[in-house]
Amino acid sequence: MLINATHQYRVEQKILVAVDCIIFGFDSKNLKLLLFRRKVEPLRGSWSLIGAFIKNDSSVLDGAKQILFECTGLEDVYLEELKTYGDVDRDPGERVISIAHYSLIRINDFELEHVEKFDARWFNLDEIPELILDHRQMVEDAIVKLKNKARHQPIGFNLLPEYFTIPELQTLYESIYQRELDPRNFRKKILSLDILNKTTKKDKSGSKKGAFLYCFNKEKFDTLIAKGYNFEI
Amino acid sequence: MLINATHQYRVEQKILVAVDCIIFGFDSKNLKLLLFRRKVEPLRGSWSLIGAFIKNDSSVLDGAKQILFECTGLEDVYLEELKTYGDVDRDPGERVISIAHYSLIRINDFELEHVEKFDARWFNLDEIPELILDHRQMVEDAIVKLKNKARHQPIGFNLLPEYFTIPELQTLYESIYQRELDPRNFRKKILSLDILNKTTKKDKSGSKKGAFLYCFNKEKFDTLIAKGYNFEI
DNA sequence: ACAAAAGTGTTTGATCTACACCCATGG
DNA sequence: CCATGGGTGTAGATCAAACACTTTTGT
Repeated sequence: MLINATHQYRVEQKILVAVDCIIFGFDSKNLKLLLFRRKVEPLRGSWSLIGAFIKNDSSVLDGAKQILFECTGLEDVYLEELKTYGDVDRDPGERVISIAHYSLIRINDFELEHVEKFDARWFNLDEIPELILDHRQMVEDAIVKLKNKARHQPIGFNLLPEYFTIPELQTLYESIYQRELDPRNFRKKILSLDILNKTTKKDKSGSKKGAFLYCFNKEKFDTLIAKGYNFEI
Repeated sequence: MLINATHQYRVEQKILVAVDCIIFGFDSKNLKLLLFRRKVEPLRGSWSLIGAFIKNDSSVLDGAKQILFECTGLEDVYLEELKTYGDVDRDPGERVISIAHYSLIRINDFELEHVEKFDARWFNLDEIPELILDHRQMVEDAIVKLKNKARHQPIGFNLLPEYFTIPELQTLYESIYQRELDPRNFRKKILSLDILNKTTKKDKSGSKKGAFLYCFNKEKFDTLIAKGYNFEI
């Protein structure tokens, strides 16, 4: 049935709509995924992405933001739509269309109390347990999207603390791309983009010599994008 | 409210879900967009994308395929999800979440009877009229996505007839990228990918000399992708 | 014979890759 | 004083961009 007129809408079928969130974090060693245990039947105890139904008075994006806030305590985090999962039988309970979103958060900002409250855990990408419904597919799709996105936009910074070292940034990109990068070439490339501010401070947690801390310079980056620069690492 | 158990679903709110289709075509000169006039009130006569509500017994993707078939007579065309438009007030009639899809079709396959039946018309991208709701935004988002996608995957072939010339292919890419390409470099690049089969036939409609017809070799392309090649034109 | 589009190669500069050593420091 | 990770430069290969003329044929 085509959309023709407002007064016809009433004869159409309404459907449950949910969002599910693929939440990535980075602990300065590995890229990680935040998973939650279902607390109730059915499938109680199974690992799953966090999700919520969309209410009539909430936009899809706000619904995703809200569930993210509820389960991590974080606002204003990187959040982007991934894909809609709309098969009729994807949820054995009832027909539910899920609009998956993925999010990149600074793992240290994440409040531990939420881990307790929601029975959540960070998993390395190569240790992801069995997930309910089509959540495993969502995760795989999100990883592919993250890899591609990271090549063209500096989203990596959303996963790092405000101040970070070049070796940390490199480790992050290595765990996203799943391959090793040459430290000299990586440093050269990232610095040539001129979107980092070097500080005079050093982080000595990783080595005795210590590595200079940098922060992301959003202004410079925005000018770069405005000029049509196709960022690629 | 979190998704916790099947038996809780019933208390959740159901919502109207629609798909809207951004249909691109190419007439060997210009990239075009297929738009439809609403036949009924309200907004009767306004230009709009074609859309349909998702039924309870149809997947989102099948819903999109079906409306595309109904309005173009075409099956098995390139169809990909674009983005969800989920603002609460985006439709003045009632709350509707729309999952926009975009499609690339061979304009010559398109049956003219459908143009009549649906009061449809092809528009050049720089002549798009005012559209209902957030359809203009959908179109803009689709154009951006098409541009990016075309850089990395050979989707252009979906817009061309089975047999096409190199200059035609170049014109297509020029109208997607909105900039001119060097004919020598373009030919060199596209042929170096080795995904085209040259025929012995010529198309003389574009010139007196005539240009050789090629067709897309999907097998070679698939091997290329399997090897992890990052196609880029 | 000429107009109009198809087709062809080379040179130059930019970018990516590979690669090896010294530096600073805490223990 | 030495083990550990941080930091630097260069040469060769590869790729992208710029660029001009010849070919074919319908009119």
